[in-house]
Amino acid sequence: MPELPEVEAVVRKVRAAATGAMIQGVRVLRDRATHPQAPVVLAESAGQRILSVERRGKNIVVRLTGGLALRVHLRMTGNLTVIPDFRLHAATVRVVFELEDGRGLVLDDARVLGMVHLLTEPRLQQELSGIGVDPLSDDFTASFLVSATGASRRPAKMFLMDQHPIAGLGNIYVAESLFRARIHPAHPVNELRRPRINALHQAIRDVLQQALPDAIASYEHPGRHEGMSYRVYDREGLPCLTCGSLIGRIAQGGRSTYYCPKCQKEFR
DNA sequence: TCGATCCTGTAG
DNA sequence: CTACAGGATCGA
Repeated sequence: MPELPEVEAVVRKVRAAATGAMIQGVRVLRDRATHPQAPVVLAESAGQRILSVERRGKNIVVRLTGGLALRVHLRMTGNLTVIPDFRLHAATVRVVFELEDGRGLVLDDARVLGMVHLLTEPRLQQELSGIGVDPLSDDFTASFLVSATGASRRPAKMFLMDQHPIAGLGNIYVAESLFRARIHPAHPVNELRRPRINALHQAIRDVLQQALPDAIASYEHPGRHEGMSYRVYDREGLPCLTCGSLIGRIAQGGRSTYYCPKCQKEFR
């Protein structure tokens, strides 16, 4: 589920539900979910109160009293939610923070690729130091993109997937952004000229901003809602919504990239 | 910079 | 059964 809009939706929901809550105890049901940290480390969060919930790229930071913080990453299938009764949780829940009022803050993750760590403030800063600019922040400008791409010959898709320069994009929204900017996913970023950079910058903002309300809605009303549909992502073999050509799929870094072979030429 | 790897679930 | 999945890290 989680790219920037989905993580933002999770953060807003957990923030509203759990800020101020007291953690009474912790249960790690699957050790892998705290790896490489020992599960017992999380026990130190017992007796602490939740001060705030924030997003840094695709990371979730839950600040606690006592100078501590939880760093949560959802990876592919994770979800962080507050449930009414910490004793009644889904089978795929990996970590349970038992709240004083009986509710539970839980990491639910079928694939167990997600993780939660308990860190001191300095350690947290250290771990998040490499995280790039948030594409919805004011710091994300076309000029920033120019300097960030710099002399890198990396394919556009790879550059956008890398969380160091820009933090929060993933496989879906990278595909959507490149499609809107009409940039071929394999095109080296250092060859993009200012008009393409401008288009890419705008495309990223548009794609994320349009996805956010949908993400919030689907977390607000779980259950009935058809899956989101995209302009290119997961549309291999279907007609391009712009030109009618068949959407193609290539592999980059072991992941699928969807694109329109006609709209997204080797563009400068 | 690429490929393997961490896991489990689901679709074909 | 195989292929693939909205992510990231690690070692070669």
